[in-house]
Amino acid sequence: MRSVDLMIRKLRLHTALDDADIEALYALPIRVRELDERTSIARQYDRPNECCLVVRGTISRSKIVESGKRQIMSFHIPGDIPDLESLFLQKMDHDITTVSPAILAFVAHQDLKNLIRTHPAVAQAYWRCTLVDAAIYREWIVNLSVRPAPARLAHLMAELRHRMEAVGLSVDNGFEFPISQAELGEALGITAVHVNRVLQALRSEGLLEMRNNRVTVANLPKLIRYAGFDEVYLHEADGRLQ
Amino acid sequence: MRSVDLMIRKLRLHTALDDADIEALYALPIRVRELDERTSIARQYDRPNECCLVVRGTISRSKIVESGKRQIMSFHIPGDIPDLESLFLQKMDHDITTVSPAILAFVAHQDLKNLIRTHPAVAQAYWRCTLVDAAIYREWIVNLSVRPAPARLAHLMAELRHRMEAVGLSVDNGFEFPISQAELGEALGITAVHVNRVLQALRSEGLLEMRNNRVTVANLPKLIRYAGFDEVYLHEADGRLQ
DNA sequence: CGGTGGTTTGATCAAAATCAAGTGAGGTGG
DNA sequence: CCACCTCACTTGATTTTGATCAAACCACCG
Repeated sequence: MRSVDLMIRKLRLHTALDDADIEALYALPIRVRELDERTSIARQYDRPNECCLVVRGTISRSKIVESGKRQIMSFHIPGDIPDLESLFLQKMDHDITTVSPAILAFVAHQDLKNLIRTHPAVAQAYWRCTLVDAAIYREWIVNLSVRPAPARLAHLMAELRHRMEAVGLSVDNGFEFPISQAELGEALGITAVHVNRVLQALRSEGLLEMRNNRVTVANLPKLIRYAGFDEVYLHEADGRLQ
Repeated sequence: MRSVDLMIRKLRLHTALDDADIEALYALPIRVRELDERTSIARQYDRPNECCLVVRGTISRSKIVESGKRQIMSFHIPGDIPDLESLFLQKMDHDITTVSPAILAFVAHQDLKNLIRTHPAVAQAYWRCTLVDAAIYREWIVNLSVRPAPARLAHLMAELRHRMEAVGLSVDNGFEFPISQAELGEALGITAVHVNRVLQALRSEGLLEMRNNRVTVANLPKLIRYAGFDEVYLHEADGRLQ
């Protein structure tokens, strides 16, 4: 499997790409790198000149505020381009960091800009990706603000399972998610101690388990109901119909 | 002043547009409508076939969850296109509603699609707008999650003042913001009662006042410090340099 | 002049934070 | 091979922030 295959699969879920588009995507000059866990990919105030496609591993997007607290704003999984926005926003307004060891394919901004100038369908597909990312942020806002901690965690897991499934990385409603409870807390806006208690509660309610860097959803319909998860905001395949 | 002037002014802050682009923007067929306060513009699950440009008033983007609570995810002011994402995401995943009485200019999706196909610079400018919106969502996530209620409110006001200023709608660090304390609570993830107490605290600390649908920032540098506000995420003018 | 919606104040309650002190597993060096 | 270190996880006790409940208060409006 080539590095860009997962991305193409994801793009084709919603946007029609012809052979020339696909060829151009395969022809992109990429530089593949392996990174350790907790390694910075881009830092706030950087001015990157390349984007990275996640081939393997989990990536987080986070910001550190005045009090020293860190907030994780999104997770990115294989097939995602976490820093696609840097193509048009010069200066990073947050950090992008590996959560687990990861394999990334870097593409120069200039090559991407050439690609989207000559292949409007690809441009539209990428634009749409950034719009879905934005929809995920909106749901993240809702999740942090209106749901109590257990439903909040449940919702995050329901979303991740769904996105993993879409790129074929979930089997039997389980998926790899190598993250510490402290980091989960930074994503959910709760302390590591509270994450621990919430995880126990969800496990004892038969919703999900987290062990050995793996999430296992015990009862998916129940989890979805408990979390108030509605997949509409992921906009899977709703672009096909245009 | 024409309806689209504020939008063009905003686009030109960051993207170079030539005369043909500007002409094409002015040539867009628009339908201007006035709406009362608290009127729905688009609802979750709708499939809109037009976008709206805010000419006057304040617009909110919100979602209602299973518990019945409503979360406001963004505010939009004149010059913004709050539902630009509907151009590529078929189905609305949230509601768009007027906060105050508003004047809106509606543009058909088809006309916008023609425009961006023939004018790539405009396409890029709009794409960039959606990326800045996403950056604002990210900061909103941080704000809701890591800051205590008073700093949270202060941060929202610091951001709004900044955005109002950019379109010339702020004088002497004050601006029109016709919103109830209950709605402010829905934006900040706190109750209306708590909003009231926090507003009193900020006023007595000499940071800002809210009266008669108007926010007056008493001490801007102090407010910015108190809120931990860093304008980098608004990406004003950082696209000019490309 | 009474109704209504928004604001204000006070009293009590609950979710999650904080503080503190464990346990347990993996990794390193003597 | 074992002692020790470190880091993640776990558990319990206490505190805090903001929620909830309840009752005025006030201004505008029909």
